[in-house]
Amino acid sequence: MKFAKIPMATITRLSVYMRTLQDLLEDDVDVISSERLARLCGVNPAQIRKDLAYFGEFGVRGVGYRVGDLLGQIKEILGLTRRWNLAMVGLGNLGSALIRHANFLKHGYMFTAAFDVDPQKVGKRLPNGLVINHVNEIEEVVKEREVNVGLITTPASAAQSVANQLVLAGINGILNFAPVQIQVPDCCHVENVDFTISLDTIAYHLSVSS
Amino acid sequence: MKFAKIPMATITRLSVYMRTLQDLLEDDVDVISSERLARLCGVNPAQIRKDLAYFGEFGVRGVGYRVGDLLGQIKEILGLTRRWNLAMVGLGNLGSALIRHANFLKHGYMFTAAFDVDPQKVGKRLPNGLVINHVNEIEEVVKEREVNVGLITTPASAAQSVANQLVLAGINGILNFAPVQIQVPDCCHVENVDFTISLDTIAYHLSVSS
DNA sequence: CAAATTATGTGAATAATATCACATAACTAG
DNA sequence: CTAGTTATGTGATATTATTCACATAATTTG
Repeated sequence: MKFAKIPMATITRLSVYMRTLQDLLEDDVDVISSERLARLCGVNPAQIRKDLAYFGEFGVRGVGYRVGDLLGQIKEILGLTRRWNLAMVGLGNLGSALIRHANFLKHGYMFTAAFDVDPQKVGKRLPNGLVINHVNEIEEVVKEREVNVGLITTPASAAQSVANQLVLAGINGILNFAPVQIQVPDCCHVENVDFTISLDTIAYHLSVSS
Repeated sequence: MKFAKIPMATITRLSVYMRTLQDLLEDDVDVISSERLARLCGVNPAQIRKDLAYFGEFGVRGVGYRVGDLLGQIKEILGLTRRWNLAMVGLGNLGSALIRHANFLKHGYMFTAAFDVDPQKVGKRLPNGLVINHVNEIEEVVKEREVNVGLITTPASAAQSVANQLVLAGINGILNFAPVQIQVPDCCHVENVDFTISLDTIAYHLSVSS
């Protein structure tokens, strides 16, 4: 596929729309207007139409969007009609919790490797059946199991080194939970998940409004 | 304090600057230029200067910024010179992991309450000493312990109801980890942390570039 | 089958955000 | 104490993103 320049924000919203559509589908809603979907997603109705317009015409004028169809189209756009293999690096509290978190599976993501430095952990079997490998086996295991995305849940101090190894292993996508800015070549896309930033934002808002 | 209209994005970046400055301070760096700080934070140098300019003049022309001073100023701006009491609602894998995650404490945040619906969990003591209360005690406990921010790590289906109770208890800030858009009155500020969205974004980037 | 209704798709207008580029101020060295 | 150097602070500019407003197309009703 080839698309025009798509705003980054559009992509994140598509993901939100997708989830809401999934809920609607489960509730047997089969048609929805941009207005109603917008309310559910907390955005402007025109925003939804603009976002979708980057990729084509998916609605029916005077009617709305067929929930199932639109859901399928968005999955297609986001590349979620295939399986993506994930590797978790760092099996502390957070990593272990996330790997158990069922939410990932629902969307075609699958953990196929797990790494840690702790010799106590290496060799142990996780609840999902995965056996933990040592971090210095990243390159080998990632290639063998065709891992597409690496999740970093190590301490901040280890994150950059892990990222380097993932890149070396040919990985092009990293989801970084460590509270540092990691540096990678352009071929690799990094997304950061950082709750301390979100908490700080809340602290700021509470401070200024009181 | 009273500020002009500050871009939302500025606030999140201040949090990033703060963390980097903390690292620099630990490494005994005492002066840093916007250019070097920018490289470390992955932003444009002018961006940093603009962001700071909303709040005053913190640098020395021809020299740069004194790391310790700037760090203090940013903490002041974000409202992080005081303590913020947190309540965790939902003690499944994720909630339990987060509450153990030491990172929060480093920044003046403190868990002072924890809630769950599971009768098996209510009454149990967490590693940090907190005893889990039942969700329907939210209003009472939140007021008593002067909780400022609620963290929601329940399943999506329960998130809205929990949010309602938090708001009712007088809470003005919510950090929502549940993958739904929760609705709250304007007096309450909600930040969402959603890794499935980030993962979807990665999937999209991997799809279009191959 | 025409008129009324509804909700999409989209150009134009607006708003928000980021970057450039340079005048300004501090420091350094001769 | 003057000239040179450096890096801030900021108005002007460019870029990006959001919202408005309406023409357009599908559907329904009389």
